[in-house]
Amino acid sequence: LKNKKVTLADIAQHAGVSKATVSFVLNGHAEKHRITEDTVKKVLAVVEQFNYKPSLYARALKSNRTFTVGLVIPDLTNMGFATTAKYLESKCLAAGYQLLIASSDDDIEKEKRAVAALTERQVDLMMVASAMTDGEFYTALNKKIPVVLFDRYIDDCTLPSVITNGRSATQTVVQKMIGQDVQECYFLGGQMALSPSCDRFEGYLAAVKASGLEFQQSWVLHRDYQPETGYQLMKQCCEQLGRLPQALFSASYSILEGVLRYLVETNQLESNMLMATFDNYTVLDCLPLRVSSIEQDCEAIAANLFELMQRKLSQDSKEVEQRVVEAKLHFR
Amino acid sequence: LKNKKVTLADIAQHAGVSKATVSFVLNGHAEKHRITEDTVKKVLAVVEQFNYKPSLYARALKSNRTFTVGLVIPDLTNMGFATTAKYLESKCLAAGYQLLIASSDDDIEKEKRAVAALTERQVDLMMVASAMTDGEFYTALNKKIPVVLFDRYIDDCTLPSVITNGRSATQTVVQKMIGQDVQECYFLGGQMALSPSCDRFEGYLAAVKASGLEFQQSWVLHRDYQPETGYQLMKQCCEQLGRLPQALFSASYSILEGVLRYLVETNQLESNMLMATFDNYTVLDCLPLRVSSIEQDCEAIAANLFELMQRKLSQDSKEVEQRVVEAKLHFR
DNA sequence: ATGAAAGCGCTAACAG
DNA sequence: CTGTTAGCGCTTTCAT
Repeated sequence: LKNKKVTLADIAQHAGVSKATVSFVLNGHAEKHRITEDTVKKVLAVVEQFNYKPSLYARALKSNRTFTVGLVIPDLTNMGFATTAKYLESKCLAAGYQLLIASSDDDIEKEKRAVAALTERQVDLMMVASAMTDGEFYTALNKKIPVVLFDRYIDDCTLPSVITNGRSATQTVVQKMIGQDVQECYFLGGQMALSPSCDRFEGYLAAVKASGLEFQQSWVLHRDYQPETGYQLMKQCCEQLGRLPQALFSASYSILEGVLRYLVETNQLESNMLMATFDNYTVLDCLPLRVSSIEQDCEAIAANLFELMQRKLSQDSKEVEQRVVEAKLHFR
Repeated sequence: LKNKKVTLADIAQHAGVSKATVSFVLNGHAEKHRITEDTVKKVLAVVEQFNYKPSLYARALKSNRTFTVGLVIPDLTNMGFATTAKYLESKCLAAGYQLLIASSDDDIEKEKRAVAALTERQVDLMMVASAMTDGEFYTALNKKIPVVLFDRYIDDCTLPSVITNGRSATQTVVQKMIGQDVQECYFLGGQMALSPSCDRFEGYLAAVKASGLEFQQSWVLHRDYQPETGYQLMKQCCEQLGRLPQALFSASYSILEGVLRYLVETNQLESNMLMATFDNYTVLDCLPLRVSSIEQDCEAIAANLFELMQRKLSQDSKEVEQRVVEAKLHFR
């Protein structure tokens, strides 16, 4: 570690060649310019010796590529998004990209601000789990830089995307839970404006119908994804029935937490209510009751996002791929 | 959104002034250069009209400031780090900084690679929750760019830092748990090489001694922070005793998960064993047993980190501040 | 009070 | 095969 930063010019001088030659060698254009093997070796040796790292900022200024990608997510403390971010970060690092993460809190204004900040940083590509219900914004953005959506889809939006098969996964799990001898099955959920919520609800509905139950609108309770809401909805459900429901699907782990707290407080944790939830946490293996769960395959989501990203960044392929990742089901 | 990027030169031309003038106005040096109020207004109007955003890359190239800060953490999926990152990100955004997050998995080689990647990106400052036991590396790095350590401290390392009072918090909670009528108290922990582990152990030890118990080495079981390890250690503990321990402190939530699974499997969840753990999760309110917990104040940690960061970035203050953040205790 | 001009470190025509 | 050169968009000194 020297005091002064070594530059391309230093390397060129010490290798006894011109800056262009060094640049070509370093960017893999040696072949194309028929640089002698000797020269290449000499340059690389000097680069090595000085532990030279080209300035990404100078490069970006000239070439308009920053080797930077944006990731906009609702919440970094949500396990699913954190996991996806982690896998992505690791893949990006290996590929020489830096991931710039920004949170939106599922607030459209904050989301726009986050996107603006990342755009100002000239990210080469933007990955977004958006709370928007209209594709216009990102379709426009996509004209300037490639956009890849994930986790949420936006109706009528033809951008590349990666999402989980929330609908069919939910249907499978709920259907299995209902089995034969259940006459009712409640649904506790969050904001229905978000596409994953709809998917989960549709899956639940399909399961209810496929099981031959006569669906009741009163089985569906929803507001947002706060644990406190889960508690309230569960309370409401029980008061409405005068007892626990026979079966219950919770649309997220946070809601389940509220449900559990209600059960603990009313001392009904040992009941034989059937339960299933979206999201999977280790602690579900540590509870006295069995709760089946649906785990998003974040590693696969990250892998798919990364692949789409690579593709968009190398060839400017016009093709729009929309990928669906299978969730992992845990029957308990 | 135009097709071509607008530059300083465009603004200058349209405002009928020179690039320098625009630059001065935009950087708040208008006063210093006695630019007419009229000129300032005219420039700002044009900037507004064209929605001009200066290129951070060009600026960085010239000024060697990237308005970027690095955050190296062990694991983005660890709730504490995710929470800290989230608060930091939000503060940085508001201050015009971009947070670059990198994970180390508590692997020293990966940590070095992460730091190298961020250094190459010319971050203006580096914040690190390091797994290293030697301060040399970061002391050296600090000669090039300011370093702020957090969550972990490194012996004999005089860099600015922010940590939680894990020792005293643990002592308080364990002491309260032990109360009067307990003859033993186990400690289940992870890698003792990490400073938080030591803190927690020391706090536990102090509590045991302060409670007048005769400390037994056999009460201490530790390996790493995997839930599976928690299960194994708990099993070992019970087999060793032939029964559940009277009291137990778990050094992390992940270990607690293992403990809970053991209790569920052996059908002892309803026992009256006393328990406390480091880390606080909502689900602790939803369990049939009472587990006291210690919650890191991630918001305060982030706020302190941000403050130290601001300070280092504005005046190059030589002063080294080491801050301690109080944990929040949850008695259950 | 404002402008001209010299780079920051790199890329990629274009010459030779 | 290799070197020369003209910028990328901005900051800042120095002149006016």
